Amino acid sequence: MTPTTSDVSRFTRQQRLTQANEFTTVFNHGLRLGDRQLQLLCWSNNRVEARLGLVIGKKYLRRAVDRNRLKRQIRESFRGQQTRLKGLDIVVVLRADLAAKTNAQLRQQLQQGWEQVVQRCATC
RNA sequence: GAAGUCGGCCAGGCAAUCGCUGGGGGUGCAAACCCCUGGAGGAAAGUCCGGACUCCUGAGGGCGGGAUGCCAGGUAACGCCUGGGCGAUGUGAAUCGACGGAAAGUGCCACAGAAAAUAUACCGCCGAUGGCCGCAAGGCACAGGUAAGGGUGAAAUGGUGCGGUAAGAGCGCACCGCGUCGCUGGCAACAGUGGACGGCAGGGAAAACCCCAUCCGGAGCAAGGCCAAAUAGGGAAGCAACGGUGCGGCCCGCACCGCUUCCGGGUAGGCUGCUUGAGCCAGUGAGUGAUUACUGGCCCAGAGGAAUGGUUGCCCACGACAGAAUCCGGCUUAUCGGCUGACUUCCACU
RNA sequence: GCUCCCAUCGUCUAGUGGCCUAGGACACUGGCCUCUCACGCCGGGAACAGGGGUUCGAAACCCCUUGGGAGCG
Repeated sequence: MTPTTSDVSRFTRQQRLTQANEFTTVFNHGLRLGDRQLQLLCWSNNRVEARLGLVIGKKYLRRAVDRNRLKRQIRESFRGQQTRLKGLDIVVVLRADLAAKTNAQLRQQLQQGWEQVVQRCATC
């Protein structure tokens, strides 16, 4: 099938965590990674594709514009790296105020996060 | 040309490429995929007002409570807007104003001061009249008169002048101010007044209670409706009757409960409500204007842990505040700038 | 999203327009006491979230803004 090549860079609704119980399982069992500002929780989901969930509270980013920008950057970065993260549910939790960072800085930070996930979850 | 006032509009653009999503179409049993097309704002914000919509009973009566507050108009409605009046600021264009009532009543006004609202008299002024002394001018003390001056305070019962007087005082008069009535203009607020009357009818504060006029039932899309795992807490009919609970603060009013019999309901979750609307654009008519009538055209986000984005290149004025969540009308607050119209003042030239 | 509430020294609070130049407790700090610390005693610093308005006068009354908190599935 020719369209499968484009699947690499897609990010559909099936690749999102939408249900509350899906979030709680990742929170309860997931492997906690990431740095002080962005926490990454990973858990195997017994699926082919990787799935992403976001927890971006108002506590650290007060303005909706900043929250939207961060979420878009996370999704875009996830979209580029999802082939390396197959079979994992990942929840990204905001822990610090990142409004001052540029998009390029955020992408770099997220890239480090994904590398960490790939290394630690390669065995499990 | 410079300085300024008010109003309207815009909110980086173009291209390439990789994505997300609503609608329409196509292929396919389906899952999916492809094509076309749409995809944040002037404030989307604060939730400060007003509505629509939904449920509570179809929202009813009274009390209480709340809101508004110069006049007229506009509107579905408003605390909004327009026009006008009055006051304040500015040379001016203009801007700003919680702008009803204190002789309906109650309460408050610290300190100071005689007195803070029925007025009153600390220092003063006078002591004409009455008393005493003196021939007299005059002097003495008291009764008393007075509110001009001083002093206090945020605030002290019109102002100036003349007359008047023992000293004074709207006590009298003139002018100014004020009030009531009349007249004129105006729908009205209000304005004017060579008119008449009143000596002034009496401080502030109603963002103290309050009075007057007008308006308001309560909750909110997490409203509400439908389908429905796990689990038992539910529903309908009949009977009895007191208290309790609920609707929004209370009363009236209305609804529900306890027992018996019968049988089906509902949380997680999903679907819906969900975007065609007091809509937008253009023209013509009415109106000073807000606005409105008619005609023609257009469809302009609808997500759901939540789309509207990423990267690159070029251009320029080098990009502010900021992200829809049921929907509209306003207000308020934040905001780099750009374009444009009307008007004002000053300078120069013709 | 909707509906509400609150804001006073570092912390917890009192304060019903004038007695407020804002009181108290704990904490902080200086001195005395003690061989030293603690306790105790005497003193000191320290606040009305911000901006406007009403008023002679505002922490209080009114409006706007900012910040914090609660409830509703």
